[in-house]
Amino acid sequence: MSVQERKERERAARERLIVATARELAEQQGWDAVTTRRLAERIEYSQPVLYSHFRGKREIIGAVALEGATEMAALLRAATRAADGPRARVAALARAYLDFAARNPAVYDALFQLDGGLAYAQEDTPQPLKDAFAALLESLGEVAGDGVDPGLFTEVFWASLHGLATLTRAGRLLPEYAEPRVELLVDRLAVI
Amino acid sequence: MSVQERKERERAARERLIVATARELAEQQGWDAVTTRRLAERIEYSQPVLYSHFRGKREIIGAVALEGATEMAALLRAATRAADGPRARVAALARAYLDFAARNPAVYDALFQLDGGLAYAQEDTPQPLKDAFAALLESLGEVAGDGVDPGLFTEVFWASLHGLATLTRAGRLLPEYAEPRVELLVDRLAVI
DNA sequence: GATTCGATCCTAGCACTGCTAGACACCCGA
DNA sequence: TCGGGTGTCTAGCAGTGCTAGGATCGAATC
Repeated sequence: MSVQERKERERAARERLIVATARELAEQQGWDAVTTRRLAERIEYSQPVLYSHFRGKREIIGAVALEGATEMAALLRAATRAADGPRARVAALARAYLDFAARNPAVYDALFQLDGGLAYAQEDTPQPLKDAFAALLESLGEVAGDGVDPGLFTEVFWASLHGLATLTRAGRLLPEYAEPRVELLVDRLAVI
Repeated sequence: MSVQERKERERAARERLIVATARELAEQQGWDAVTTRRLAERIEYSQPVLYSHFRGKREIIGAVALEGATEMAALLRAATRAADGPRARVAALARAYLDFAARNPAVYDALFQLDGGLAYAQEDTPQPLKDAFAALLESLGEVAGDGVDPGLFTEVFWASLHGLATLTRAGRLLPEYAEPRVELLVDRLAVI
């Protein structure tokens, strides 16, 4: 038994190595540079090994996305915990979200831009994704306003953040407006 | 002279054919299906012909994007013209924008999701792009509110629309909330 | 401790991608 | 009618994701 357990441990370790390496490579040189050959070379195994862990490149992206979702949820909760009052919590949430997107562009892409083969807003949505949305809902629900569904409000606020995150990174918005944009969004959308 | 003019006319026609075919193919089967081989086959020329018109695939995407920007600007202006009052104009604008994104997903991708090699929010930004932003600015500027820069407000409102458009199409938002999301966004962001 | 057998991994290759060099053919102007 | 130049195509390069098949290594058995 012990031998098999060791093998399973090693296998799990290698799987983590693949995901971590893919993420690192993507952050360094973009997802286009994450080819199966380069990835295999970096983990010092041959290509087919990747396919014994994942169905294909898409599933590797999905794995990075799930890892990112867990991190993001934790960061959002930490940011809101450190803030006092609904207004401050929402502002902290917004900044933490945009900060995460800016610091981890490849992970953000894996989550929301690329096809990682994950289901969203459905029954079979993976737990980390549900939890990340829950982290948003926790702080945003309290400022949705009377008669407005918290889920609906969260979707709208999230979409706005997502738009800001992606358009900012694509260089489609003026850099000097970054902070006022957040202020405006929070002031207008949230009902304090 | 006449011969050369005819040749230039034919060349221009073929260029339009390339862009139209690329767009059609992208709308039918997604941008992944728009390969240089397939595109060449559809226009009944060989691959290298594409490269006598465009530097590469990226420039073809860019051409589709510019065409889309012009259309979008016209649609947005038509929608706002038909509405009475600032509130109705903004709501019409939002619906027209999301409608365009939903009806022309490939064009929308070319504009805001893919790399078409175009400059944004800069000096050398192509006119159609500047004009599309101007179309947004025209209706949104009047509801920015006192002391709020119209450009800043437009960026935020646009980002929200963009977020809704992309997340909706990626199946990341609940379909049944589509209309209330727009209502909420307009009610909260716009100062009427 | 030798041997068999199965899991594990790698080499090689497929069909495809964007892009390009060089040969060919055709058409215009003389 | 003929030469020259423009325009187009064939063929090929390096790279992509993915996979079939054989080789190798190590664990369990006799």
